[in-house]
Amino acid sequence: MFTLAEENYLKAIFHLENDYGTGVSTNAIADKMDTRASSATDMIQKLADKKVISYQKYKGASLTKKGKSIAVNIIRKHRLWEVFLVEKLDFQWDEVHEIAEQLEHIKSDELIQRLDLFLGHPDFDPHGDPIPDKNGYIKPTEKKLLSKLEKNQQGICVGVKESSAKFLQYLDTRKIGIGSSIKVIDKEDFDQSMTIQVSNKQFFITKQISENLYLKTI
Amino acid sequence: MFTLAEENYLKAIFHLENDYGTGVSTNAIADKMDTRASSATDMIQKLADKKVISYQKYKGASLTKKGKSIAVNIIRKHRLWEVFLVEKLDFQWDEVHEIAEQLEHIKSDELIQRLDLFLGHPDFDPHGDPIPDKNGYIKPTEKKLLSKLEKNQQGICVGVKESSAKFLQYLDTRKIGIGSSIKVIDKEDFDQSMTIQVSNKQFFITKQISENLYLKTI
DNA sequence: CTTAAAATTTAGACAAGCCTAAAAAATAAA
DNA sequence: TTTATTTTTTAGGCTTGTCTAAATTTTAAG
Repeated sequence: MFTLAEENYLKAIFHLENDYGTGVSTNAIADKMDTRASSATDMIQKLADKKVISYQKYKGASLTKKGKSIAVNIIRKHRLWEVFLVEKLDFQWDEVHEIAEQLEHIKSDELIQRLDLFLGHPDFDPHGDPIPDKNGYIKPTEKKLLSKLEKNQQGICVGVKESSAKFLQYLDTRKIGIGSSIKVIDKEDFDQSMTIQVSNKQFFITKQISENLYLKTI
Repeated sequence: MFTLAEENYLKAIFHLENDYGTGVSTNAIADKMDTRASSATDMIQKLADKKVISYQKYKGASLTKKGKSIAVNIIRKHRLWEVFLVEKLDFQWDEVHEIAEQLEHIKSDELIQRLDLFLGHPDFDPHGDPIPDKNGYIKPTEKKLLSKLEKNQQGICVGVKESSAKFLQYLDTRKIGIGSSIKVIDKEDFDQSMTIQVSNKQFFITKQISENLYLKTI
């Protein structure tokens, strides 16, 4: 069985490997976990002892098959709970992250199986992230950062990369959400800023925004 | 803020005071928490420092107003989650305790408020225990242990005192549940065993059973 | 009312998970 | 390739919540 701290480290390492490729540095982990490098080293060694990561001193860490499966299961739980909070309890999409961070650690396979059924086996969470199935399989989805689109291209918003409450609230004020149709009206070469159109309104957005919105191009 | 362990001790002390009157012994707490008396003493001193129990060495502990309010809130959460598990996820009443033990520690007032609304502000949990309202008020209910009834008296089952899976499953095999009508057909003076009738079937039950079933007499 | 038994507390230790400060290794720069 | 910088690890400590063993207090028995 894994402790709360262990589970959170595994999840962090999973996300880091996903975002930046296999083999994660101690500093990157410490950063993500908002702790010190020495603490991260301690935990890395413990997780290596438990065979859920492979690790060589000074060489970074990667999840083993077992570690990955644990991490994906936590992510599955997190995302299912987020769906529950939004669909059933009427939370807004920017309010659910912290609560799901707690709920994801509830230990009961039966609970998650029933929750999944209750929610109708959803494929995506409220932020557009795919929900792994009970075997840990994550359906690959083709999605593109808005920042990669060129002038006159368009797509449907299918996800957000960053999911802080602040960013999500920014999107709310622009009426951008999962399912919104977005067209690039203009793109500035110099700073990558864009003018986009969302349901017949046009906005100016910075690179920081366009790099955090996923679209399915059409 | 209170740790998991602190919350569990507060809950234990609440239940002990409820069952056996105010002022709980160290041993009783240790017993309930399945730990050693020395560990209980440590925690008791910590809780006293935090002003959630009043305590004098060798004299036992009682919840303060603040401590009671924290304990009742945890119990409220526990019981609401049990309703959710049974009503929404179709768990059986003997399967929900352990899961609710985890869920009761999720920290979010908003969550509980919305869960309560989602469930339709239930008054009782699946074992017939009353759900405290958000101010901690517990509606007093008149209920009697089956063991207190005499021959020919009858009532409706409104709760169970013990709620172990084993006991609940025993009740299931006898088709006894919340709402069942139960009549005392015969009562043995010597060992307090009874013959009871539940929807035109008669059973023989021991004192141990009748002391754990609450009825509302009619 | 004095002694025996039971209950409770204290003392000292340990694991988990964190910290700071210092040492060691790896990487980058000169 | 030698030095400087950055990264990572080690050493030693702290807190929480537990334990055992010993000391103390309370309660019960004679």
